[in-house]
Amino acid sequence: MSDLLERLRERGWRLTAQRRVVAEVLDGDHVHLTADEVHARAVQRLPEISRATVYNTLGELVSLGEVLEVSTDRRAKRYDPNAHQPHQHLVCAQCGAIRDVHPSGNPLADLPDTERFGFTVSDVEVTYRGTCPNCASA
Amino acid sequence: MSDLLERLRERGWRLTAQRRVVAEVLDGDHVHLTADEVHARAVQRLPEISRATVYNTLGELVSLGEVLEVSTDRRAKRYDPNAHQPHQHLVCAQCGAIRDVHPSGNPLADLPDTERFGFTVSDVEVTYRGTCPNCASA
DNA sequence: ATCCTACAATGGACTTTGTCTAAGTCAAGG
DNA sequence: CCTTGACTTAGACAAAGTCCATTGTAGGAT
Repeated sequence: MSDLLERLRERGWRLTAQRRVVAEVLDGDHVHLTADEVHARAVQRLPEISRATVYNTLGELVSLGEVLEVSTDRRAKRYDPNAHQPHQHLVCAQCGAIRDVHPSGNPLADLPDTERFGFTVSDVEVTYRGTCPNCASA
Repeated sequence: MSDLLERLRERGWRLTAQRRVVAEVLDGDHVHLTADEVHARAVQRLPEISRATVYNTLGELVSLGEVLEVSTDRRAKRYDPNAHQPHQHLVCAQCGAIRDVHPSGNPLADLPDTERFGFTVSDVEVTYRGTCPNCASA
């Protein structure tokens, strides 16, 4: 986390209170907040922070490769700070809970050349869907 | 296609001009239109069709399992009429072109029990990203 | 320590995507 | 060919996100 701020400073990022707060809010495991959720939490620490700034900062963090944008949900994009370890997502279809997961094997290798239509394939995104233990017992 | 209309009638669907037009617009291979694109094309055949009807009809087709909703793009949902053959998607990061693809292997099987967090996993959605031949040569 | 200035933040208007509703229309069975 | 409940319509509304002109400030320069 402070590593993150360190790394960003080295890349010429101007360190403002707003950016620090956004970075802090995103810290943790299995964190997948929407922009609005990030904003709501940021406001608790820095009441005057604006929505536009949160969007800008998230966008910058994504461009810098420090945060991933995921669309596990069909509504808002979510922001995943776990950008340095490849992983996929497991989503509860009922409550929307999200966990980072690490499938065995490499799904990229599962796409035969005959199925590539001349594309240069560089990335694959996998979303598992199901029911979480909480929702199953309810 | 006319099979589709047939099947829907059998399920008690009232067959209106609007619904027929939406179904026609969705016909074909590698078709992945957004709701707005479906509306734009539907209007060419039936000028008075409203946006709400297109949304309603697409929603019904999805509920009936005749069309899939996919979010390969981070903006609008896309509608895929190829619902009866399991497949995944390959997307060009530049131009947004989408192809249906059939990876070997079963990605569901690649998620070990230890990575399931007690979830009952029922479905998996895979999106490959890359550059299409057109964009690569440009 | 203070000044400068380019970069960042603000808030409000705007856009896109999608949903809802009240009123009008029509497919299809009787 | 009448009736009726399902379907469609237009437009208001909502949620998520972008844009822009203005104001503020981090951090190097003095």
